[in-house]
Amino acid sequence: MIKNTKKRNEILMIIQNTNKPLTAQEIYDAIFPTTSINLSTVYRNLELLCQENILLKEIRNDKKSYYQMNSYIHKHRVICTKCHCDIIISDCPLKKLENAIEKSTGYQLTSHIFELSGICPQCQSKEK
Amino acid sequence: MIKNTKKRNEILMIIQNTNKPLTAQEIYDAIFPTTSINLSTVYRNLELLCQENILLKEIRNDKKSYYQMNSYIHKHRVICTKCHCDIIISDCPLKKLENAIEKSTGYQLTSHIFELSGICPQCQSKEK
DNA sequence: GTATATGCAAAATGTTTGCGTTATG
DNA sequence: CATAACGCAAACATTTTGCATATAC
Repeated sequence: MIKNTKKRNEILMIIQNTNKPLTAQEIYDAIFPTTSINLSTVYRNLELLCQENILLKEIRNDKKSYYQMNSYIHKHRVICTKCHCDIIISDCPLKKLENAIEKSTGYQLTSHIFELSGICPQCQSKEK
Repeated sequence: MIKNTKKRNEILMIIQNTNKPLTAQEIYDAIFPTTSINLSTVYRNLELLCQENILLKEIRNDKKSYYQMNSYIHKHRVICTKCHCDIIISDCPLKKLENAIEKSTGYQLTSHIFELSGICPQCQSKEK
């Protein structure tokens, strides 16, 4: 049974009020000045909230896990393989696909990870 | 300038002849009995081949990096959040999406990561 | 002959865990 | 008062790095 604790609420609050996925460390740093908290606590809560499908976790190439709300509206990124800049695709374009995949696999989908890599316009022009 | 070495070729060969993404350790284990090689060498080559867009790297929830050929034909997985079983979606359904995203972002897309989570049919029936 | 690749051992990093204590329902 | 959450320190696992040597072009 999941209990209602101040620190858990703080973690959720930070994530809800930030419009991009955050790492455990970033969440810790945001909370710590106000409320004393331990990194392990952050990790344990993030893990739990993912299991409950409240949060969505993606592991990026920097080997860090990024957490965001698992809401209907969420974002994906396109990352440049040259300069590592990124831009956000604001509407997740996968809803239709997911319906088809649910039918073909029988899985009841709860979340997904989708991330694109490519070469950004600036790096494309530099190449010429 | 990238040189043509026996060990690099071995690594590529293993990946090409395996129809699922592999970890550095798995590649090492596949090569070692035949050819002496060091894990660092495997990692360094995998990194290089990803930069060249020859390989595609995805980091999964077990915190390991999995490598596969970055070919037109590649696969994605649906993973069960309860029992962790998975199934493969054999055709990548994102081609049309990518064209649209290239137009809207200006990025020249080279690869992507796409992974779905949900509840598998077996676990769905257990829940009732 | 010079730049790249390799092996080895050690370090780095993000994350997890054991355990004693504290707080919640 | 039983179960869940927390803090702390130590452990873990994968990946990276420094440096000396070997290999490719």
